[in-house]
Amino acid sequence: MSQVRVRFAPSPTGELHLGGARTAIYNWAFARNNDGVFMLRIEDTDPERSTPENTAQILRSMRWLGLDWDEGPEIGGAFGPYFQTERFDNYVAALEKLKDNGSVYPCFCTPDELTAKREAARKTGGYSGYDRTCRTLSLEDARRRIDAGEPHVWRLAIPLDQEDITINDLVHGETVFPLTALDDYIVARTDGTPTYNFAASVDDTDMQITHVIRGDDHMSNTPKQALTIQALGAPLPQYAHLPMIWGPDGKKLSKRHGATSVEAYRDEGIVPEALLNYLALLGWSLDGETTVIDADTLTENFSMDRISKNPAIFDTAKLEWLNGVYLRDMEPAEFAPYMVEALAKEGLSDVGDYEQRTEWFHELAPLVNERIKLTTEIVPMIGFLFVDEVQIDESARAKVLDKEGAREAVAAAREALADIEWDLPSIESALQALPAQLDAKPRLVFQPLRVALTGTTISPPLFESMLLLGKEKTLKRLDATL
RNA sequence: GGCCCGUUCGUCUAGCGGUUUAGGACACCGCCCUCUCAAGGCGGAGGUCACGGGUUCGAAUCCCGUACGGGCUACCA
Repeated sequence: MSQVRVRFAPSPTGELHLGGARTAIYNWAFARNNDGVFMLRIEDTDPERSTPENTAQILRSMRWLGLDWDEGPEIGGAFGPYFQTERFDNYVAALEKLKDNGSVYPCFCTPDELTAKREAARKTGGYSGYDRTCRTLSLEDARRRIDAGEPHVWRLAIPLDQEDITINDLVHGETVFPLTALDDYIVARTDGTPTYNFAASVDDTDMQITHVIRGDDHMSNTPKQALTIQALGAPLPQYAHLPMIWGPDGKKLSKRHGATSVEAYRDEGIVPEALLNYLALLGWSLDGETTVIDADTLTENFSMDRISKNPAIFDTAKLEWLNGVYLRDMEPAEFAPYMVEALAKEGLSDVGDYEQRTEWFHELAPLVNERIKLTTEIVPMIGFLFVDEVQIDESARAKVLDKEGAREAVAAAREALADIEWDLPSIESALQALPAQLDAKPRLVFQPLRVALTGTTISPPLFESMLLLGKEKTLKRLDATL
């Protein structure tokens, strides 16, 4: 068995979205599982919509997810170039080959004529592709018209002596396509540029791709490409078509559903391990039980026969739950950079600060990572530690500080804390005595303190928060509310 | 219109003819823990396996049909 070679072939007409990311993940996991080659190929033949910015964004997203490619942009490889716009020589050569062996024919029908024919046929109910007018042209006629400079495209001549073509799809199983329903599709446009189906066929052949793993939406393209590859005299790759990912309403994922790109999720506080995990399990399963899976386990166990056939609805709630799992699982040193980044964005801290009091940050980390699901929740949770004076939230003030007994609790705490050593056991024993002393429920004593110190009703544990805030600021804030 | 694909709790899925009173996870509800919020523990509700026929002693699992959803049907990718 020759080496497995797969490709992820995005079109840089937009950002890397969730569907593309999952396709990339499956290609990558399959390659890694088989000690094969994972290639990245940029399909930028549409000059109108392709941009270098999109390409850069796609590469960035891939790296962020941890999907390293063995051949492709920025690293090269033996089968390059990896941008379709740089592979025109290959398409020309392939077209020449097909001309030589009679698999293609020139077509002089104009776009207007084609549209008219199509509409007429549709009206009477039975359109099934180009009517093959130019296919019957004699070689001499065609030659003469080409030499006369008449504009023409080249079309693939679908075999007429063959009933159908069977694709053994690794996800869907044997799929039979009747050839009568297949179009003599355009391979090269009037201007000589290749169309998508042709370019993809030529590239997959030239790059010796063994498995084409892509979205379901390409299923109908497969027979065309297979016929093209056969005409090229090359062996067919194996095909695996992945079901689509839908939005919450069961419709195609789009802007209407909010975030759809990988980077948008990053910006909303999702961690790469979580997105990789979630996407990997959206359409593939290890055993039906496993919901948390790391990249190594994924690549060690990935197999095509466990890819599901039906489309999946993207569920943000589950992604966020998973994200929380990964966040909670992080060691302080792993989580701290997320804190620093989030705080730095608000101008509350920076890397220098982190380097200066690493231990302090590492004590803080476990207090926050176990109570959030998104990294965007970091600042609201611990921002109070990084400001001189805290802004008391109005509803928290009304709900807690203005309640009966609140002032007394703050005053008692102020007094109890005034002369103690500033360590956790001391703070704890000083404050734990208060409820009994004031004859009040613990929460009625502690919530006012929380609001006074943090400005909100939600925060890391009180005693630890005080310890990390420092004695001076703690007492100052208690005084301020009194 | 033609061709192709899909259909198991709200969602992601397990299930490949009997071990299934259809299992797990998220979400939801209740209780416990508790200085808030989480996390955690325990428990609960939720599926006529799209529908209709067959095949079989026996079907979510195999076959056929129907319905619904989706894709392709461009000198887009």
